[in-house]
Amino acid sequence: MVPAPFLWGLGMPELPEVETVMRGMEAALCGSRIARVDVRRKDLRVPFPKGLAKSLEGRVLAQFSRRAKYVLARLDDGQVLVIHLGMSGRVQLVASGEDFTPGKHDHLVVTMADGCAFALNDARRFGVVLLLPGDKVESHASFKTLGPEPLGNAFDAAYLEQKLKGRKTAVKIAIMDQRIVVGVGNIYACEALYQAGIDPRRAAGAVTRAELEKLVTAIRDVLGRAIAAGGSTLRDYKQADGELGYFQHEFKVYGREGEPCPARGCGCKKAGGVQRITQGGRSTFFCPARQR
DNA sequence: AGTGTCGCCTGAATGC
DNA sequence: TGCATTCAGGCGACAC
Repeated sequence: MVPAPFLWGLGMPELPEVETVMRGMEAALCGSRIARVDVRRKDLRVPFPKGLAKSLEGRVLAQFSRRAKYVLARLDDGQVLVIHLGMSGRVQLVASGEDFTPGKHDHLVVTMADGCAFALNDARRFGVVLLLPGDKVESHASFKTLGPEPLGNAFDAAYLEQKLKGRKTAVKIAIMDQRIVVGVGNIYACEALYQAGIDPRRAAGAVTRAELEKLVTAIRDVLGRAIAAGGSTLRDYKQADGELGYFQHEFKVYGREGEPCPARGCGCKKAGGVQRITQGGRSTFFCPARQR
């Protein structure tokens, strides 16, 4: 039994955080029957599905999975509850018998027949909730354009080389493009490019095959280590308050403007440390000495 | 088709 | 102290 209240996703929900949330929900909720659904406002970024509560009540949460940054919960009637956490979304678990009073941003509260519950909390309401027939998920507008999973076999340097060929857009913008590869948000794009030693401003099509090999390895490594950090916290859920996002302590460049990068004796130290620039309206952090 | 910009949203941090 | 401004960013819409 997971103690309550237990809050997942205190960092910005990128792929590792979404994977951790999904695993946590799976562990606590899979196989449970939904007894009651409280839809506490009409929309997040888009309206909640019509008749959401009626469609969910009485159904069993049969199977959990993740696609890109979406949590997918398959119901026993074949429908799929889709949850996207946007920028500020969290999932709070409430154990059976535990008191829970929904707060200001608890927009959806789902209570199980056994008395446990989960709440979707999203202050900025950039999140999305969908309810789709199981055979319509892949063809839905939010899914049909998605590229391969970064941790899957379809994502490799040969694939990336083909997708980036001739592209003038900055390589950092390109790897954040969900049509090219999913799940790489601003933080992990910065970290992966640092690890691969690639300047985020480079034209995507001008990055060499050898560099793309490094980049693919770096993306997989950074995401994998972040998932492991969340997972280890999850396994040790009795500790502290369940706060995730410990991986933030391993950020090498993200949020570290002006600090020297962690590489010993790096030339960036004398040159003002990690630089912050804006690309596509988002902050990019990089080491001007190690990323070329 | 590729590329760039904007708006959604509100809490936290900063500025005056 | 308090009010105003800026910043954070995933994603879709839109313009060129």
